[in-house]
Amino acid sequence: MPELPEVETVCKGLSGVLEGRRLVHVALHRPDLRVPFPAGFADRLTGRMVTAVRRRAKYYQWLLDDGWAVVGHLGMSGTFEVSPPGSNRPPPGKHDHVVIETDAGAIVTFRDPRRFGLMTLIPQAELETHPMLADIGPEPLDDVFDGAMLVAGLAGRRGPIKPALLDQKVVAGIGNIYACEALFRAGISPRRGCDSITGKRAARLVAALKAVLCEAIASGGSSLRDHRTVNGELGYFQHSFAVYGREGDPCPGCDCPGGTVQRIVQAGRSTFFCAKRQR
DNA sequence: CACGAACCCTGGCTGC
DNA sequence: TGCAGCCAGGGTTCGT
Repeated sequence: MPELPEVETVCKGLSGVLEGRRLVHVALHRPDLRVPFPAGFADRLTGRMVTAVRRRAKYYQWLLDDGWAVVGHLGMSGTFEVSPPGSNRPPPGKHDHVVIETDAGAIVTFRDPRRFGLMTLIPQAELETHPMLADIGPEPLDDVFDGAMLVAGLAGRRGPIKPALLDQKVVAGIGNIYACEALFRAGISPRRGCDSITGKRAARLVAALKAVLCEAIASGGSSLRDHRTVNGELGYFQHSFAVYGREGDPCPGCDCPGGTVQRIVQAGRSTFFCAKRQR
């Protein structure tokens, strides 16, 4: 379930390995993930230098020195494993689809058992306009993203707020987990109509989104160091969630004794919430 | 246009 | 123990 914080953590980890480095060997172990790799993908990467590693929504972007960018998505189960220079090179596993070696001798492996991920090449000049990225909404951690911007993004919607938060056009990078967690933090029912998310309620939801994302990034960043000393895997981490996956547990909110986390299905997705605390 | 459902895929879990 | 069946979910596509 890589969402914005997990992708951010992956980018931070990869920036230290890739930025300023030249890719000296690239191996593809299959022709496609969710979509085919571009023609000549491995050859086009080989010899290129990565000038910057960035994130937009749930996509990572590696800017290359030839004006192109590797743009990728972790899908459901995508992870990167980093083998530092000089370490034993692990034999590629069944789901190790892309293996890249840098001129420093590091090995970066993209692993994705369910193959919902993708990796492609886009000209840097088209990163804002390419169909894959053009319609994505504001970054939730941008200072300019506030209640008014959320309200604007929800304009015209009549359905419940929770599925709307999963729409990348409304706000970028939110997935099922952090949508649930932010609504819980804000005390807002996932069933509340988008048209009632206004004013202070919208501001509260925005503040909750920023808080849960920032805490997850901080947690991912700290567990990253521990993790890398073990096997260097960059992916997503076990956070302790207040409501996600906790159906039947007592509500962790202190001001609603007797509340229980319940699970409902909205737009085909599980929603976890406390009906007492969230209105 | 907005929204929901099906679909892609495999590992892990449940229940017989 | 083994196996069928279901579930997880991000994004795309299709139908309403």
